[in-house]
Amino acid sequence: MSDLLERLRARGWRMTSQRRVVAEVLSGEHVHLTADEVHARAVERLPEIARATVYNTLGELVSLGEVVELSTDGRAKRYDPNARRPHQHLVCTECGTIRDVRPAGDPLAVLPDSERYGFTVSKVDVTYRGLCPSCAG
Amino acid sequence: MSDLLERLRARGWRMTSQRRVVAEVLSGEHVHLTADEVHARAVERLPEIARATVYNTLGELVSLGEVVELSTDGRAKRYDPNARRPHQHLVCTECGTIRDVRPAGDPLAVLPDSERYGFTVSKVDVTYRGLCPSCAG
DNA sequence: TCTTGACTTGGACTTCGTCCATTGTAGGAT
DNA sequence: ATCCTACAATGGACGAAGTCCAAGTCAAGA
Repeated sequence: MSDLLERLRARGWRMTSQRRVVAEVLSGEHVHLTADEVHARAVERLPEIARATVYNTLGELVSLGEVVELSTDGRAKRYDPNARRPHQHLVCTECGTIRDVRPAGDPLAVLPDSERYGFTVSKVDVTYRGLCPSCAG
Repeated sequence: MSDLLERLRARGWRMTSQRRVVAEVLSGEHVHLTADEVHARAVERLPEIARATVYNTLGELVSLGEVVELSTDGRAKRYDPNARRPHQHLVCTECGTIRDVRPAGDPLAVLPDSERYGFTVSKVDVTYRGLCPSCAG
């Protein structure tokens, strides 16, 4: 994803080999790696990269809106580079596989005012759960 | 919630003072306690109750479908005794306050078949996020 | 009341993540 | 091309949340 690197550079990011490797590992569709998985893959390209650096970089990418953080299972958070287009997630309750899915309509619109308790609602996270084809057998 | 205790007894649960206290602590509307909060409140009534027992009991209540487990923030899981009627959650991004809200229509229905990737979709978790009246100022 | 298997205990352990003092370096300035 | 320095990386200690397990306890049926 060199356009990601371009955008980061344009935002004044200091480009280090560590950040480059993390950004490269986190690319593609339907990618939902944990921080430790990102670290493991980063180490293959840059053996001395520290776990803390991976956590820092992921946190920055999330703050910049370039990566979405998910906690679908109460275990380790996962990082989704497909942050440019809004989407939701479909999770297999058996094996944990995650697919990105596109919402039909604006999911925010379906919450009636009477159910908003005076909140200013700004986003909605939707996670569908079920069995993937392999696990459904 | 004595009807909860009734149902549990009917399912063959051995009724212990620990389980009774956990079930009692977890009662009411808009209750979303962490395991440690449940433990803290349980200790007030039963000083010697162990943390592991609270975790065990919460896990059983979840398996029995009597309590819903939420991980809205990637921090500690929260336990919601309002499991009898399907509902969603509205979370304040500032202070963490959680309200139960009722869906308008069946949220499962809005996922098009073309976006199901062959999954057998059985449930959907929806979390609205925004600022509560106090935090919005 | 006795018995027994289910339940509880508490502390060690695991996982996931954060913190921080030290060391290194990207990239602008000279 | 080299120097500076503020920003970034390192790694190891620390912390929060949760699990595991061997030993002790007790609810409830016989």
